[in-house]
Amino acid sequence: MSQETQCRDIQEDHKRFVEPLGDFNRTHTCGELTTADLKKEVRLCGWVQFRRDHGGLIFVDLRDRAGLSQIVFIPEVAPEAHEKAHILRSEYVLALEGYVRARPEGMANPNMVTGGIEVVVRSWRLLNTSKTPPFLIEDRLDPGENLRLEHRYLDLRRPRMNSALIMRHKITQSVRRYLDEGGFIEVETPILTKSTPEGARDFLVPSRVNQGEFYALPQSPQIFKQLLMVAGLERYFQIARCFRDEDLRADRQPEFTQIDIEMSFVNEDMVMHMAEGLMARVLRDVFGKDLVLPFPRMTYDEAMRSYGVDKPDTRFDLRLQEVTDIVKGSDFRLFATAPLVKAMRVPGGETLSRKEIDEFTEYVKIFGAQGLAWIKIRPDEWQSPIAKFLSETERAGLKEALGLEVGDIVFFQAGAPEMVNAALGNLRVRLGEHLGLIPEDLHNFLWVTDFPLFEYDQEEKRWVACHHPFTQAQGDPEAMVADPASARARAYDMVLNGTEVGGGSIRIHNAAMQRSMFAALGFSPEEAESQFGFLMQALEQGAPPHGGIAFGLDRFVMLLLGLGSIRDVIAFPKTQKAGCLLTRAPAPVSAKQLRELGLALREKPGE
RNA sequence: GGAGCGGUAGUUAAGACGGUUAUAACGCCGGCCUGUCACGCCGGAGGCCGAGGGUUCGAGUCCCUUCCGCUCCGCCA
Repeated sequence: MSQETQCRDIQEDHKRFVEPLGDFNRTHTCGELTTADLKKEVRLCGWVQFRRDHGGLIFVDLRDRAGLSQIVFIPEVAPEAHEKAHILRSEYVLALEGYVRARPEGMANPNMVTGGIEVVVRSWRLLNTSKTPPFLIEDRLDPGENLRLEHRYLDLRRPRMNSALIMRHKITQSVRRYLDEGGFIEVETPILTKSTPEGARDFLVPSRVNQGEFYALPQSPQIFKQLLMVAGLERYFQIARCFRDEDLRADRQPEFTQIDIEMSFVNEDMVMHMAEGLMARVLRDVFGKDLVLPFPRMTYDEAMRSYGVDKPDTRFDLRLQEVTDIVKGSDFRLFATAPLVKAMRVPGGETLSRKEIDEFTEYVKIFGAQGLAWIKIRPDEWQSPIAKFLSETERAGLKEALGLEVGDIVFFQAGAPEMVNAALGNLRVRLGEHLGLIPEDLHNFLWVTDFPLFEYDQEEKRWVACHHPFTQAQGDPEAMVADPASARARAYDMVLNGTEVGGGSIRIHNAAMQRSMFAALGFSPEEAESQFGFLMQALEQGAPPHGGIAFGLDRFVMLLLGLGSIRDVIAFPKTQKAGCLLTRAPAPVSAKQLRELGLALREKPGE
């Protein structure tokens, strides 16, 4: 007889004990009982976490959302209840009546919140049986993620996952309270909307009524929230689902949630002030922490110069420094010819082993680096594969510029600026983690400002908007067209511990300016009109100056809970191949459905 | 589109050098047990080693193909 058969027989057999809930009304949660509740008559509901059947006494840890309570079946107290309790198995659901008493001398469990008490069962009823779960409902074990996602309802039953969703709820409610009190109006915008040419790939939904035409799911409510400003709402927010059909990452899902905010009659400082207040409110409401306001600000240029990335982790103090000029005459050809050479001094890094350095070298290759040059500053010598190429002048120059001291290691990267910054900037974070330089439990908020307005798209051979095409340029709009490379945007990102958690901008509220923006992006007037005519018409109807910001809620919650994957704060996430292992979405549809939509598949799946 | 890691009992893992009957822990089933708390003790069941093909006297182990999960690059205004 197979195990499965055995289990099924047992649980099938136990089903005859199942009773209806009836008018049973629970009085307490399993997590809340303490010695303050002694002698109380209580009614509890929950799931069997552990069963310890001594033949005589039977102990069960009963679990509900709030926690665990030990319940005990005692033959002398309730013979019937005790006799029946032998059938209890993991994850059976039950309801019980009993009384709270202190555990006998020396039997308290200091590891449990409710460890001082136990509930003596007078009577109980089995509400449902459970097949043996595919994995134990426990925090300290971690089954494979595919298994967890296939049985997500069981995975979420684990206290850690359960509480992540509860924390997410608390954060969301705190956000809602803050914004409501600040006069923001929550408005829902369409999920079925129009595809836009800029930005990420759209999810498309075919229209049955208008065959051959498609809705797009929104990448963000951007245009609608601007239209709400034109509509005179003045202050809007939405906890908005957004969709982007791009490849996934640990912190990226095809559908995700933004805290989307827009305000009229504001400048950058006003939006940032509001956003800082929001963060402070959430941290205080949910974590009892006070933030120092305002947050520090850093320009994009400074971030790229000193940290190599546009979302610097300033919890630790390693910095990149350009040394191009110092080594431009070097015998080391790579240094002499590279358009950019940057160095990162790591105090005390001289102790890094060859093996560790090799691992870092492999790491930077991910970002296109050919290798990783390094110098260990020893008392007697500079130990380095490239030491022999460095002249006395170059050594002196590096020593002075970088402030080198004995015990340091310096890493170098030379080549195209994007590669140099990406390689060293990411290596910087890796080193920070590796060397334990990052303080824990710190909420290090930072604004990054003065982003470029455009960046050049090599593939499309045109300028594209860094933020989005509705962002105002700083200063003279004419200059934006004349010199796109140096135009700056009225845009700002909020960074938390080296991760972008939000970004926004002051928008264009002038139709002519919006037209010239589209022109700068290479749209013909006709294209601009057909794609965004409705927006420009709206801007011509008394659009107020406005701006806003949007926060990635999932990522934000993940960071605040100290988790490494966005999937752990989303109830039913997708896998890296954008599938749902629970429902098996996406899935083929019937020929009839396709016919109704006027669609035909170019190839049959699987052929 | 690309790089890397992984898939062995219900679960988590060991086995990787090609060579007896594929290990362990937990879980599961049966028995015993009145103070356990990840209870304990005794006994037992449980495997197409992700799938397909190949090399070989012989494949969990080597080769090819493929599926699935994860991390990353590209991508993500």
